[in-house]
Amino acid sequence: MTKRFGKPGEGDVSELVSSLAWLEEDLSSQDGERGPEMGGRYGLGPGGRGSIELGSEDMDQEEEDNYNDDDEETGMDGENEGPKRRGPKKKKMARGRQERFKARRTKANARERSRMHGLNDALDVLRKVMPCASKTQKLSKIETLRLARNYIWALSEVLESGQSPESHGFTEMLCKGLSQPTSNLVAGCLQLGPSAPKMINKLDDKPFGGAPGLGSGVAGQPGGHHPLSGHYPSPGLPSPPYGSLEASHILHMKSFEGGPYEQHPSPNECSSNGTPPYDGPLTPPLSISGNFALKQEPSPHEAERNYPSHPSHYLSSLPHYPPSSLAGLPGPQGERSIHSPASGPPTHLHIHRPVTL
DNA sequence: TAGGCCATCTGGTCCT
DNA sequence: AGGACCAGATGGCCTA
Repeated sequence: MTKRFGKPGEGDVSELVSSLAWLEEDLSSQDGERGPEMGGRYGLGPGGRGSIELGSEDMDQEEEDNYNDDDEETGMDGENEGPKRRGPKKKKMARGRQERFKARRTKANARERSRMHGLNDALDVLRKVMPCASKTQKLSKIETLRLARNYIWALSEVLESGQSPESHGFTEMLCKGLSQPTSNLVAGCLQLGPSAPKMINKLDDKPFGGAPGLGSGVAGQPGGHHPLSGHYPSPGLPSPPYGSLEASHILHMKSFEGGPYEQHPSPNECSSNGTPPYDGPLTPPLSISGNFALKQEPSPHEAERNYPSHPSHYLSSLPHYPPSSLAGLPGPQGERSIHSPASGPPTHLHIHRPVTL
């Protein structure tokens, strides 16, 4: 049995109340023992870590005053034995204070949950604007961040040097430092020719950020499969866990070829492969002011608004700056070699002109 | 079954 | 005092 909060962060107070009610009910039904489903969630946390151990809500009120007594010294308490606690003895907590602490802790937990949900929502938004947004299999957090970093880097290259988003260099930049499955995903989203696998393998030379290398599996990609069929893996590939792909994002990048920041139709129309149109939460307007940044973090509910789903959409309204005006962007660690994708993405990307996309 | 990823709890620290 | 942020710990779920 797995218990989860329905939608934490939605109704803070009511959630808190229901959570507490659930906790009480569950604890009483388990006779003070942590059920296996408690696990780390809503559980009482690792016992004996903190200096104040109040997580034990199953503690009898009558025992509160004896809390922290003998069994602490021996470290043995029957079935609840744990590592012997070191350090100074904890101070007893008055009952009132303990209850206040408990309430505060519960509130803090709810806030923390909410905060993490906000963070995850932001990551979801980020996933949606990645060139390989997949409806069936979402990128992990770390891969999302890596891909986002690479994407920003690659887009800056497009803006700066007019490099085609279909070029190998663009793909290299996107795949730099990504895990094997994510690289496969990216490669599948991009229209790679038969030579692409080799090219990707070369990226294994200098993976940055401690990410796993890119090499081994991709090389098995047979040339016959067109990645834009919308489904990976192709026969012979190590099977990435990704299913149907949404290649529309990268297709939109083609609008660069038809002219600078050419207006294109809705991103959802670009799946020429029968892939269902992207219907996820849409993205709020982006603003470039020193970096790429979301103007405003949408609340979970705001995610339902009708934002265009891809940055390239905003590029259509971007004032046209000749690529040369972006020359001199700093490289990685402040001195990026702009035309050397293998050197890795910049750690600091400065776009000095404030541009509203 | 191991490993990756994730959600949650928790206590510490900093800030208002 | 209380909130935000952070990192460590823990256990569940899933996949190879």
